[in-house]
Amino acid sequence: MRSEIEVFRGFIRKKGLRNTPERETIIAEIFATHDHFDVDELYLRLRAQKKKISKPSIYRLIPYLLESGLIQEAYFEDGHWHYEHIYGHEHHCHLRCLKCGNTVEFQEKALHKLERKMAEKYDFLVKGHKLEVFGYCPKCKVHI
Amino acid sequence: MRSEIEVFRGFIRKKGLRNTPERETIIAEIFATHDHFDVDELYLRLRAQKKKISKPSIYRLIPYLLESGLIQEAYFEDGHWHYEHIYGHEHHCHLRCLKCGNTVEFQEKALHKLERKMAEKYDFLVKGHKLEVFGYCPKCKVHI
DNA sequence: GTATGTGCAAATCATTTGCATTCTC
DNA sequence: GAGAATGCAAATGATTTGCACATAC
Repeated sequence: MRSEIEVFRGFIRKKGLRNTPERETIIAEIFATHDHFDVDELYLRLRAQKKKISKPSIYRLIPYLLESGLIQEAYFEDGHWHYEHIYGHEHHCHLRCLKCGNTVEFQEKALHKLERKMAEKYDFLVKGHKLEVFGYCPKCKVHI
Repeated sequence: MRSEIEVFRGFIRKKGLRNTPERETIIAEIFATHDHFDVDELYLRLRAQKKKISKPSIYRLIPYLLESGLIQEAYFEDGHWHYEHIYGHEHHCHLRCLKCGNTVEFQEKALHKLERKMAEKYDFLVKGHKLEVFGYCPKCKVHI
């Protein structure tokens, strides 16, 4: 299996764009942990390592990362998107508490079947899905 | 089945808040169509009917509408949330094209089973879900 | 009467953009 | 060397907030 950087290089080449050390640094940092990330947090993580990369560079890279299938939007919260990397990692869905915001991740194989069904029924080339189940967690459901 | 306004009145009373004609006007307009809506579009619809309601009043109402279960977030696009009303209407999921943004709505009963499964497994009081399947539509998939 | 809700204008905050400079291919 | 990408500072646009006034309970 190719590394994330190799996938990105292939994508960039195919699109006739240019790769840069900044982009490779950002991608390396995204894949350095298994967690979700958002732009600001990623920016601070880079700064903490004295890697001076501007926020616009991150913002400008994200559409390419989405398009190349390395990451996807996970959920929109607190006024900004939270992303997850999907290349080389199992995609997961989210169960979230409407009150405290606490999030549980879970796997759901049934959705692959649904993806295939949708692909056939609507003639789409399906690339993925985003599922959020919401409600109240054990602690919060007592107080509503 | 109680009307949306009645549900909202009950919610407001229970929370010790106050109802106003502005709020009832907004709710009536939301439920006047079966379509999704966003704040700006709703605001313009109200203006077109000479109903002078400010945007902050809409923004301030939305958390209550979410909490009372009258509406839910459908998807975040073009820099803002799009909502759907769920009280008295069948919830639906979305199949969206990553290229042209075209969206197809579909029903999926299997997700109710999943909701029950999550409720039991994680001891959540599940209130709903949001599912987006994405990929490329028949027209766009030819050109990627 | 109290304190919640409203409209307005100003503030906030994530994201985008213009531009001069640097760098990739 | 052409045209992409970068960083900075400024602009944008959705949303939120402060405040004076109105109004629901």
